[in-house]
Amino acid sequence: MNTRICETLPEPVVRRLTKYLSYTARMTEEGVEWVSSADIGDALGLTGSTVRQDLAHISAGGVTHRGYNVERLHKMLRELLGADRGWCVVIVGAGNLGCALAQHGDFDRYSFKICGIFDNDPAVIGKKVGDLKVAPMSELGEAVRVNGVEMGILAVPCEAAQEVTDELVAAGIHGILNLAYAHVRVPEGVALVNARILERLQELACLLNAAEQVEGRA
Amino acid sequence: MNTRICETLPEPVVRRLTKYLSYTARMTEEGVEWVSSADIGDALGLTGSTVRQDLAHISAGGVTHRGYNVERLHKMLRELLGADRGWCVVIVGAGNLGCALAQHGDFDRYSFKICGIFDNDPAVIGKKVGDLKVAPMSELGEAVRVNGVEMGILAVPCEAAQEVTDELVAAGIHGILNLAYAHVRVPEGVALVNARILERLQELACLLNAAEQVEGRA
DNA sequence: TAGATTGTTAATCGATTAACAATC
DNA sequence: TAGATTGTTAATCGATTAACAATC
Repeated sequence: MNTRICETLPEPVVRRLTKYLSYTARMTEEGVEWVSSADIGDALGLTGSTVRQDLAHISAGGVTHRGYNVERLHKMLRELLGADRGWCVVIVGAGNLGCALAQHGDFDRYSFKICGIFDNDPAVIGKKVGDLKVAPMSELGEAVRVNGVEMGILAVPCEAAQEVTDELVAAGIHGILNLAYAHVRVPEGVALVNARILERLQELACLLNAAEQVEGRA
Repeated sequence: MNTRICETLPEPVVRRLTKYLSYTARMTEEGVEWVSSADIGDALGLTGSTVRQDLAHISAGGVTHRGYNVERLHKMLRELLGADRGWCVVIVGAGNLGCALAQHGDFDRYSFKICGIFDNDPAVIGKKVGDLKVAPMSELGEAVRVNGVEMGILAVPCEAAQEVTDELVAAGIHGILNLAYAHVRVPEGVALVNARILERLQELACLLNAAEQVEGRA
């Protein structure tokens, strides 16, 4: 029923829901019981109106005069965003970034379990990364099948991005998080989300370029 | 003149410009001389119309019947997105992620020079990270002043995110790339761009939840 | 109760797409 | 030349914001 909703949720809404999740996590820790749409908006730089519409999308069940129950809202968001069901994830690319993510505690905390890291460079195969050992790409398919892996994180150089994507798809993965500095294509039925740090840094550079120009004129 | 433009560029346009930059980089390598808006759109999953409007924003100077000159376009995008001027960047947080980014070759290639990595944990201060050594937070201000640092990358646990942001601002930084799993506030005049991997992974989880539901019904 | 806050509808705003004259 | 491709204008689409009746 929840997921029925997610299916038709516009992307901007999904993005904000992830922010509501971390907000409600913090409020839960702080022991806050109720928050209003205005509280959430203030904390995250949104209007209360936007927050209410987003939460109406998922039938969050706000209460007139009190707002939203933090615990209940947090639970709904966890369910919707898969933070409570234990996802099995593989990382492809055992470079600096891939290895760092494999050891990053936050994933585990939000129920994304890194259950394998792969590379095709003989120099790194067999290397220990936290509790894992870098495995050769040839073992990807079996690992996915045996562990029921649904997601793959792509952390390879851009030249290899499309090829490795195809291998992930062939291995039976359902969704890919692309960290590589390249646009990759996936077939119908495979989900793709991009998260490229360099691109965001370039965005920042563009903003600063602009800001400097304004100063220059002032 | 270029930057005059950037100042008023809508965010979705800036995001796509970063994609055009990596596309033109690849085409340059491949020795392609001209590309049409349709070529670019096909490669990146956009309509030619969107591409033409974006490029008109920056007066890319397309040529009727031939399209855009790859070399010229690439140069314009490099300028606009700051890939040709040598930015000095500091990283705050010498955990797995911060250290991985400090050693990530792609930044250097696109002229973001990591010129310092900071942390306040005595256990990591002094640790070698590539060519750098982890410095204590107390040295941040001086490093920013001496090196003319404009950007900071925030790679700390979410509890520390706001505090460290304030320290970066106090140190005189102009723009922040936030990798921490928390919403941070910056004062007027400081640019902020978010790049949170965990959030994107949650987005992917939401998509997969939805896809499974569809399958379940089919 | 009165005041506060929701959910929802309508209005606004902005982004994307379509269409096409200009033109090399 | 004819066909291809731009830049730009107009049309569509979607997302955000404002407004307000319902209500605890």
